Amino acid sequence: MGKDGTQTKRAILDAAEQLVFRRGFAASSVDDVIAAAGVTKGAFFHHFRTKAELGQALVERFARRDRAHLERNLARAERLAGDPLMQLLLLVGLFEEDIESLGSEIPGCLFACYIYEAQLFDARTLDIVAKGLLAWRDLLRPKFEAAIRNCEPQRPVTPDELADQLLATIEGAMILGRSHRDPTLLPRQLRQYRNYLELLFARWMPAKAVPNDLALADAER
Amino acid sequence: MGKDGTQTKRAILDAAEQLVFRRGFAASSVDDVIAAAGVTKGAFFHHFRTKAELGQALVERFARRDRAHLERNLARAERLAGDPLMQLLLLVGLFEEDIESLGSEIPGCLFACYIYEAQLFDARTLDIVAKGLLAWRDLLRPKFEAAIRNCEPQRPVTPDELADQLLATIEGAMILGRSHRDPTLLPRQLRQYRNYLELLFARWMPAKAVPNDLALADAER
DNA sequence: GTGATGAAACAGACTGGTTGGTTTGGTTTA
DNA sequence: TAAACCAAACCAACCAGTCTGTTTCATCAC
Repeated sequence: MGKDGTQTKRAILDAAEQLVFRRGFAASSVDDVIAAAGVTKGAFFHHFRTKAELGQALVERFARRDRAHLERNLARAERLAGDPLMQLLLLVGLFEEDIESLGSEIPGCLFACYIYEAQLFDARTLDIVAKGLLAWRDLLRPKFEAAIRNCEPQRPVTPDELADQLLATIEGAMILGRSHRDPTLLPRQLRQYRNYLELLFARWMPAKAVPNDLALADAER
Repeated sequence: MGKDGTQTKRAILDAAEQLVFRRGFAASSVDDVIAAAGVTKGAFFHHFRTKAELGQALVERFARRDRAHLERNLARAERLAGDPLMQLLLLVGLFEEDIESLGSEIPGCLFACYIYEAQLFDARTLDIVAKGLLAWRDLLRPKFEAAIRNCEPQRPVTPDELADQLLATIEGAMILGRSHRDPTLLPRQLRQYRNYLELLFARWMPAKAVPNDLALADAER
């Protein structure tokens, strides 16, 4: 066991996150959390003054990881391609890979969980959620701006709309995938989003220059 | 007041639905529900044997209304246009109108609420949720099949994928719209979906035949 | 028309268990 | 010594659900 309590704290956060994904925050009692984490009540309230504080710490950690994941894949895409549009298409492809590598597990989003129980949380916690969702706009905006600048899209669109659409696709497809217990639903919806980007920016290059099938494996080198 | 209990029952269901939209099912106690509905505990447990029974009745009613709403707009679209693809584009446009007419209110989806608290509900209730979400596939499948048959799409797609995409767009955009308190986000995402359908089936007719802007007002006549 | 009857529609006090959270008092480890 | 725990008793508030009535109203004999 960790001497400095970070392991205990992480065990509590991990257990709580899993519980919240499955039954929501309200129905995940402190007793449930400590039982799942294998710690005592004393330990819990040593690390978190209230359950609300756990809720905030939970979504803060999730927001940090979510942003890091997006930044990491964006950096990868930037290394693999020079053109902003190519980078975006690649980014979505990398997401598809990530999700497919999870096997039959369907990822969840703590932001969405909190939105559906919004009244339980204070303004500070909900602000973390909102900022976490807006981070996608902020990080993708320059790319979409460049793509729109480089090639007039077939339909009038804004960068924020396209960024929101990626996030909305993920959120919506996670809900459907969970209900139908179909792990392929989310990556297939991401594929639809990629299709849209390709068709929207179709005039970007002459015919063959945008390959129908993005050769991710090749680009990897 | 109605002598038969239908009014009371509806008041309970209405109040419960609003509460569940705002704070989820677990956090909506029976006491909260009866307070919001303005009825007593006796009345509540006269109409519902348990809270779980309320949960089931709630989602049953929602599924019935959701399906009816989809069927109604689909019938409208069928009356206004003959071609299946046109009908689909029109359907999405009608949804946009519906949502814009709500003003600053952002609609919620009980299906999504339940998915995010899935462990609280029994298999029968979750089955109603799953069937309610699958109804979109069932009702839209013939249209997408016809559209794909009539015009080879620019990318390989299945009817179910396109039906799921509409639903996922709505679900995801409702989450984002709620977080950012932006009632325009959902209709604008529906617009993106419509863009995708238009570009995907672009070869449907020569150039000018698919108007960039669907003249809904004209079609209304 | 009147009054008895029975069933559904409530009203609201009550109960036993659970909730988030506290407290106390100790043990382990850098 | 101080921080990181553990164990368990304890609390007031709240929870779903029960219980014992009371009101309302259609039905039907008279």
